[in-house]
Amino acid sequence: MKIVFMGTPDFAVPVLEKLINEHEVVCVYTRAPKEAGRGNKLTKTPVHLLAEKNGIEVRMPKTLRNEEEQKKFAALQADIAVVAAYGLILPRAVIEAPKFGCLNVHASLLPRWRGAAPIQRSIEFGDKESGVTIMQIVEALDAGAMYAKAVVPITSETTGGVLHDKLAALGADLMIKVLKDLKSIRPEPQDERLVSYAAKLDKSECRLDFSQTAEMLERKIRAFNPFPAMFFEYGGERFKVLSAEVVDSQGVPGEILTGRGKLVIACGNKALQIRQIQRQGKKIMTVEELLRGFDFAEGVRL
RNA sequence: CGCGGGGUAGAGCAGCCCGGUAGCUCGUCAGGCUCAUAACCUGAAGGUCGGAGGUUCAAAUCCUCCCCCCGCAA
Repeated sequence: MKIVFMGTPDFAVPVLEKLINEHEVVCVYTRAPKEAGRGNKLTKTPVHLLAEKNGIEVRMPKTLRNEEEQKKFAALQADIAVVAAYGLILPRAVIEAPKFGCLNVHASLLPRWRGAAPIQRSIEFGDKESGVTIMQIVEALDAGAMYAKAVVPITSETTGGVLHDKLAALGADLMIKVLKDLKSIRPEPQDERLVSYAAKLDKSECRLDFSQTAEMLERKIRAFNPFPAMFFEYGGERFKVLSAEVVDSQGVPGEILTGRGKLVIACGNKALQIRQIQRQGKKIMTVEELLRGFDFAEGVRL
């Protein structure tokens, strides 16, 4: 099949890889390189780099809302468009241009967690399972009929990063399968009563608020590992917390209960024992490592 | 030229501003104590202080350039 691929971040890379291996990818749409990272260097998107490596034409329109871009898209005469975390809204003219329309891979078990950050939200809110859904793209956000789903359990050790990678790989496999069986699958509409939305991640929710329960904070820490990472401040420095466990100690919320040998901080109920930590400017390390050369004063409130 | 922190023994850090014998916590090794231990005591090994130049009687420390790691902001 002649396929147009539209995607941007790492999550979209495994899908594109599989498509390149098994189908004819005639063109790749992605976001334009942007200033990113230290020095604000122009950085191409992961999808852009992969497409370039394979000699595929890369297009990066600012919007698809004008007729000229829509004509250029239609001129590709694709059988189908595969979309994975592209970052642009597709107008009707684009959705309807390919012979079989547009398929999207979404990192949740729809209709739960439509929207921007399904992976992190599913962990944050204590879901027992997550997964990927292949669906038809329609004009409403993540609301199209579903072709296939694959489920992944969420355990007490599942981090956002791990789940992201699993779902990306799983989504790629599932997309290939759906393309193979496209004509025989009857897509199933989403049950609107079960819809929930995954708000995009915001830096302001990354500061550890120790008045919340230890369980809630532990899930956030796990969901936001490795990115954007929960943190607290101590001595004017920022400490990212990558991993922690709930322990039974009690204290004033935010109080450092133990600062030697291990790091235990009181929460709204119970307490958190920090496992992995990153001092600003330093690498991620275990708390034990950090505490060999750094002291947290017990009794201080964070 | 977006802002900033860092590279010192196997690990984590201090020392740098105000040049003058390389320190701390832990680990390792040996011995001791102990019913025993991640405990305690004694002792030991382990470092071209990221690299290259420069200044100086003398550089981890001051100056220049380079390499590598990370935080913030986007």
